Amino acid sequence: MLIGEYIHTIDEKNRVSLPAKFRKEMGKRVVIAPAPDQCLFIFTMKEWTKVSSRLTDHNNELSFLKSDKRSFNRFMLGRASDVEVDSIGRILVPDFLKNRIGLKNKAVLVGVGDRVEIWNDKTWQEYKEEGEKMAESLAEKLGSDK
Amino acid sequence: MLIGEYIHTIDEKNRVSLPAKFRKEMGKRVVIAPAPDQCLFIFTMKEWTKVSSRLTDHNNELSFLKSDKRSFNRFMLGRASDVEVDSIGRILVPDFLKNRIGLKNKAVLVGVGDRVEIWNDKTWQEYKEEGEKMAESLAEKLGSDK
DNA sequence: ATACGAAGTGGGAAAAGGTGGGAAATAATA
DNA sequence: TATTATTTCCCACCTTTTCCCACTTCGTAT
Repeated sequence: MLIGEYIHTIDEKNRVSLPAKFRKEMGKRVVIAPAPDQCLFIFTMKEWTKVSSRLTDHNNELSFLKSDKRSFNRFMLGRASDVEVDSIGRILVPDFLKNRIGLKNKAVLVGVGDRVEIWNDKTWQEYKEEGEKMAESLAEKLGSDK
Repeated sequence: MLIGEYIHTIDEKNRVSLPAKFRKEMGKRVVIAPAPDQCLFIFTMKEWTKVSSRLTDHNNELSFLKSDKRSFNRFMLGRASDVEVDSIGRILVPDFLKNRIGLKNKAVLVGVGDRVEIWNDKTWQEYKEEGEKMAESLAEKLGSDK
């Protein structure tokens, strides 16, 4: 399971190290995709298979019939990119994805169970502080919803 | 069952000894996670499995499509950390968790049944004193309304 | 009182992780 | 085709982490 947060540098060649703890689980290839909120998702190939198949034909519906589904899939699938993990555990973040979340210099990699998220360090910091306030009420919720 | 309170030092390498009495029950690996009330939770793997399975995708739904689920998982999983217990019973508290509760020098480890909590010693002291006062009135309350 | 063992603390050496940069290979442009 | 730019691969450095050993303290038993 992918958990924890790590701050790594993204160099001028767009390389970022995956945290060593994540490497075994992530394997040799991953998919990096735009995400809701100001971040990117990194999926393992296995997870990506699951995700993409559910986005395309969930419940045997033809996904292109629903307009919001169409646009979401364009957003998510259309701009996803499968990248190879190099010999020492780094990946290349494509420019258009990097720009989307304003990545430069420091990136935060966050393990969220079955995916990893990449954040701009500043944005993550702000997001966290904001969320800290919410945390208590969220915890209440976890306690109650059985 | 994990009970009792112990004051241990957290050294400049972020190491804290688990109380000897807890070690057998806690095993070789544990998960540290942020918690409400200015403390951290240490879960046994068994307990963590229970917690995390609630959070990740079960019912064939993509967990990241719901915004509150995203934020909750970021906080619960993104800031958790699975750590190995070293050969003499110590664990490493990641910086980002240590900072969150202002840990330095002395940490209090509190057994709370199926998990252990880590507190900053000062905070714990205050919390206890406050709780002492509240306990009486709480008892009153619980006794009367019914 | 002394000896012994268990528990907690600290520090040094070895290993691993992360970063940066240069050379080779590939692609792009004129 | 020649030249330049870009990407990929590999190596080397430095910092951080991990592993191991030793010291100290405290409680217990002889």
